[in-house]
Amino acid sequence: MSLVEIDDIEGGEILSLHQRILSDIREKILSGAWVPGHRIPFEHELTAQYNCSRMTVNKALSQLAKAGLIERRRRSGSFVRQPQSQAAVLELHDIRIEVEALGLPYRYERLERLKRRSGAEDRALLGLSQSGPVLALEGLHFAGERPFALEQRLINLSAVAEAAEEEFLEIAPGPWLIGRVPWSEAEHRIRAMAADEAIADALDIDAGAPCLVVERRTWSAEYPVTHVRFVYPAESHTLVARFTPSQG
Amino acid sequence: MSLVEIDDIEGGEILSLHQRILSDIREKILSGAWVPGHRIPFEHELTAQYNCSRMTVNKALSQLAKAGLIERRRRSGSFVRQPQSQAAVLELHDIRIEVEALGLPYRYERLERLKRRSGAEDRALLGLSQSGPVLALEGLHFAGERPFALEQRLINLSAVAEAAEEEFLEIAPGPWLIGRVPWSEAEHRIRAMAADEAIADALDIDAGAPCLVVERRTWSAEYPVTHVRFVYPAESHTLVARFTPSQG
DNA sequence: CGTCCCAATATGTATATACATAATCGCCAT
DNA sequence: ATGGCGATTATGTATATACATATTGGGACG
Repeated sequence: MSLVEIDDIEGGEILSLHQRILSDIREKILSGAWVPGHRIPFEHELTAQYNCSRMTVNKALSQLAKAGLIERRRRSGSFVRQPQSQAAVLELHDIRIEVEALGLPYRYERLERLKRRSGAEDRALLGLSQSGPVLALEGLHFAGERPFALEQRLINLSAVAEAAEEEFLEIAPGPWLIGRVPWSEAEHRIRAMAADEAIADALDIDAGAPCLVVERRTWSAEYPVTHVRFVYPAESHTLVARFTPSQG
Repeated sequence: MSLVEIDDIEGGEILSLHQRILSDIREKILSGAWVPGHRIPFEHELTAQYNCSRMTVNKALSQLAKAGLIERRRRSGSFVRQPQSQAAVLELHDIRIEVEALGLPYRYERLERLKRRSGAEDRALLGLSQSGPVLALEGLHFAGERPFALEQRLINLSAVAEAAEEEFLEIAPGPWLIGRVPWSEAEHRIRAMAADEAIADALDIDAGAPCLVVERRTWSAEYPVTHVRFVYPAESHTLVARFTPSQG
């Protein structure tokens, strides 16, 4: 097929079909229309949409996968990945210490506690390959009377069986875990997010207000232990990291 | 064809033909066996050599071309390119690298450049105790056609006098500084923020949309060098930090 | 002798097809 | 409920084929 025929009349650039598919999908992802985790159309759907062969679609998707924008899973489809980049070291932060450093009384309050078999989302967050029992916790950290941070946590009960017996009513799971499970590796993800209804309600802020989200995954000798997401109202929190260059 | 059949018996890894062609040629180029300017075998020659179809060879060569290792000329053949001169840069948060890791073309564009004596706010940001000349820069980092990050920077001209002569029209000040000023210490501040009118306009997002803000202050042997603030649209960016505890 | 045009050639893009591989779903027996 | 197993499905890789496009080289012709 001629490239000229592909060019639409409204002043678009001359693009090969392959490039057009590529840039269409990139645009969707970078604009946020397709958020991370979103399943993009199957190859056969794109084949129909662009009226081309599967090979052409496949080439475009393979390229996006290589660039790290999407992740492809057989039998499941292709999914938008979290954008990634490296930053320097951060401290593992303990919220109680942060709050007390502000001279405010600290309090933890459990909102929810649920024991279940891990679903696909749980496994993705924890980095588990097989299904197993997990504990899902949600709680609020208070500084004085004001909510300081919302915590959403998953605990891998295969790695920390004793957690199943704990209620975590007023004891935050973070310190509890640190005392029992030595961690060998951790990963932080930090991003900004608009508060949805549920989060706004819990933190007593307006829906749509900007929040800082810190997610941490922790391993103990190859075993995923826990995944936790802290959501801070933007005004309440700044992460600080200070460092000197390593020999590069 | 099965992948196992391709695997040769002498303990090689299991590679697809496509990957094997790729790594063979890469090896030749990186080892210097094929110097820049050298014409690599025609597709039909590689087709014969690897006993595969032209499509497979073409896919491998296209990939090498996209990676910038070779240059392809119709009717003439494919040639080894001059090594792209990427100095390694340190792991500190280089936006060009982040963008290129996404497989997108990178571009920097200056918005504003202003030389002035530092006011109170400038001194606070830089950590200066006395007034002196500073250079205030604002620019946009693009990923393809889309703004990826807004950069607002102050450079302490007492520490980096040569910066006063530089226009920074298409050269981002970050890499420029790294090449000239050795830094001994840095501090990051990370927070979330709602985009105000000016930021929303520059980044082509809605006012009030959540943004991730990364501020960095850098010192070179006690002298404040620069303060920079990167503003990312929330969807476009997640900071990732992976680490192990310092002492077992 | 120079110019124009055509044939040859190497790459660029796309199709239809085939089979391999991995993951999941649902059925079935326990 | 639970675990195993086969069918189904989406992706991964490769082939043969076709035609488009850019560039070069050589021949026809003024």
